Amino acid sequence: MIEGLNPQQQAAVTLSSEHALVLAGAGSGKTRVLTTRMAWLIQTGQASPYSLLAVTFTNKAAREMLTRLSAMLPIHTRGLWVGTFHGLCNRLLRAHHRDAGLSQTFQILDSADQLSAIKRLLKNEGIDDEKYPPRDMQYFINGAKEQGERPDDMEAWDPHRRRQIDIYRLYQEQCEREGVVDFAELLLRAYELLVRNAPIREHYQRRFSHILVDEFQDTNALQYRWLTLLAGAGAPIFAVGDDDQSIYAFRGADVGNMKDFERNYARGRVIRLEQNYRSSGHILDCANALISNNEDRLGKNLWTDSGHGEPVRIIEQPSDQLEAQWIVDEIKAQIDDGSLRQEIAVLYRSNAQSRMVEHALFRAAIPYKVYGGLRFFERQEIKHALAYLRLLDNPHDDTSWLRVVNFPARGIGARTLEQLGDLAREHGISLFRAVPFVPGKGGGNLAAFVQRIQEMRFEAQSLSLPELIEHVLHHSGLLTHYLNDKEGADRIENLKELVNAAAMFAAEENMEGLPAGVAVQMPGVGAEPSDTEDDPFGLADSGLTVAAALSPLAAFLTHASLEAGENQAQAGQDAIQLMTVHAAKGLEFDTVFVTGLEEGLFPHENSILEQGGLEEERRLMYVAITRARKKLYVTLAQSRMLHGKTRYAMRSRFLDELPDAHVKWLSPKVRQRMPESGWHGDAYSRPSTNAIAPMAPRRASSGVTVGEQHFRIGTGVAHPRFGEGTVIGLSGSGQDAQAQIQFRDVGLKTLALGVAKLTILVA
DNA sequence: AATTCGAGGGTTTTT
DNA sequence: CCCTCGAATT
Repeated sequence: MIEGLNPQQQAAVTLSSEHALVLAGAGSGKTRVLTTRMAWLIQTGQASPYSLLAVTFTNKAAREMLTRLSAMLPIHTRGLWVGTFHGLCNRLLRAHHRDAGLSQTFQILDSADQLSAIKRLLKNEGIDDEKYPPRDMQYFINGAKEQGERPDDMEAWDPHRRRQIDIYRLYQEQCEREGVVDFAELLLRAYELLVRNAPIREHYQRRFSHILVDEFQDTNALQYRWLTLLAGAGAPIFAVGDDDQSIYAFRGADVGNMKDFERNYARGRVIRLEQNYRSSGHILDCANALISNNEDRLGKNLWTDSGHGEPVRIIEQPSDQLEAQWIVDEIKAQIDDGSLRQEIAVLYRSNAQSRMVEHALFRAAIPYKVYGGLRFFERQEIKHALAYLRLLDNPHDDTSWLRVVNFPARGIGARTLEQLGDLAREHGISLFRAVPFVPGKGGGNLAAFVQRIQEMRFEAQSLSLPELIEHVLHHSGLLTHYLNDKEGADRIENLKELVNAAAMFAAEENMEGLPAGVAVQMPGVGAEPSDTEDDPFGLADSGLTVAAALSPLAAFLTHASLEAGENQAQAGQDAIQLMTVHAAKGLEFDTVFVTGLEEGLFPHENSILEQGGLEEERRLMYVAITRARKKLYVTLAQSRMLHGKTRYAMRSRFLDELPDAHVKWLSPKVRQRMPESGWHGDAYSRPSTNAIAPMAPRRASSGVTVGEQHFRIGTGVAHPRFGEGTVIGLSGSGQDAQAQIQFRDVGLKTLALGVAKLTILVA
């Protein structure tokens, strides 16, 4: 008997060693179950700590798991195989870099690095970036890799796709040449390594006795294959997830993995965690009712024994500005009642919505924190510093080279670099190696830069990691550059913070005092028993060899790429929390405001046309609702400033899916949401409808005549492609007139009346 | 080499 | 409307 667990949690923790799926609803204690199971497996002697493989998506979740585990068991967490997909794959690839066909010090490209690598490639190859936009190519390449596809596996059904595949191939060749690996590549390479190399595959299949996966609904095709491959015939997979919280389809996550896993692996061994320990009854009932509108579910109903609590409050305001103001007034009142600021969150569908709320909070002098900005390791000055450090590790990293070769400016212009690039391509070598071939003054400046790098490389050998970074900041000229920049003060602070971060990192890795540029020999290979902290690969008696540990510098660079760090810690701790609904997943607050519940915004208009898009939006709303512990407010605005113009939208269909018994409208709620009859057109009914803002353009009441047709707000129309809809906004006149039309099936569209082929249904 | 101007694009995002 | 990126300008 494990203390404090309910029967379902208990059952999940103590499941037999077979594949199983745990459907863990929001707030049902999923992380607790996962970590308790790990502890249980260890304590009952079914597994050694080092034979467990636990996978998460974020570093934060991995840390959380380790923290809880070490609180339950007196073990060191150092050599445990607990981490993110990317982190664990990185570990495999470093250990077996030779077998994976990589240099030991391969660098990891983050998304921004990858994008600039693609841009550079397109430029070098003279490819039209209008026809093949770098962003699209990045999406194409990552999408392919996440499906486990190499260029040769891909079918070219048309010339455009053929070219895309070519670009993918060229990109891959460039990465190989430069010794860099992007995020998707980490996974694919590790997967291919295991597929192709039987001794290594069998070794790890033998080694891992249990595999545990968190947030299973977020896995993509490749991650799923990776897991089942590693599990082999012996290791059971304990998959925990919630199909109702699957909100990352747009980046490759496939909920289908859950169904497939249930059918082919778990085979009915499914445990549902439905008791919710977070939210009060009315909130849960709203969440349940909403999500029950989705067809495609494994099925689950949350309940609580902690009482109904307060009803969900809904309020409609005339404009986004007033919406924000109302929220801030309510926040003020709650703070006066003793609520903590960090226990209040304002959630929105898209980042653009934060501005209005920020504005109102600022005016009210209430501290707030916006999540989702630039992260520490993504800042320009940090990226520059890291680029210098990477060059010390691998001077053939052209991405890093180009980033800093003329930053700070040292007289190396575009012309020289073009020349250098041509030479490098001609000889098939890196930019670094091509330097001696460049004639003239440009060649001189380049040579000086190379010498500077070489000097720093040499000096690195006798310095500790933080010392080295400090040294590089000085000798690269970065520090001087930002000192001379009148806007550079913050950047200098961040660079100092980088030195701190390195010191902390070195301390945690027990590397202080060691020279940063020299590899540390990993003890244990060949002598120790296989399940120890010193030999996390368990290779001692396997006959396999593992590469020596990375130098502290290389390890730090890896850390920097794999963990971009906190979102800026602005304001104090005690601040109102502002974030997108996506960013709020996994978090909880006493009070939550979910904003902008309007058709076209939430659900977002782009999602309506996508396959399964509406259901994903609904899951998003479900996530939003289930973030609240005690108080939940849902707000909407009749008009909203978007892309420079005011838009008018109808209230979100999701509001009509919340049961009356559990909500309380603080503003009048109108019966019908969808205009079934001509009530829209009646000017006198406007103040009482939810659909039309009182400040709709004046000309709207008189309407617009285009050709034979007269349009006014409320006019029912039909479009050959979009189907039936209602005019909810008008602007311009004559042939230039535009109408905003709310279509029944495809959402809000703005159409030019002179162009669109509309039929008037209801005048 | 630094600054300024204009075009384009704006859903969600971790590693 | 507001931000980013690249090109044109001085």
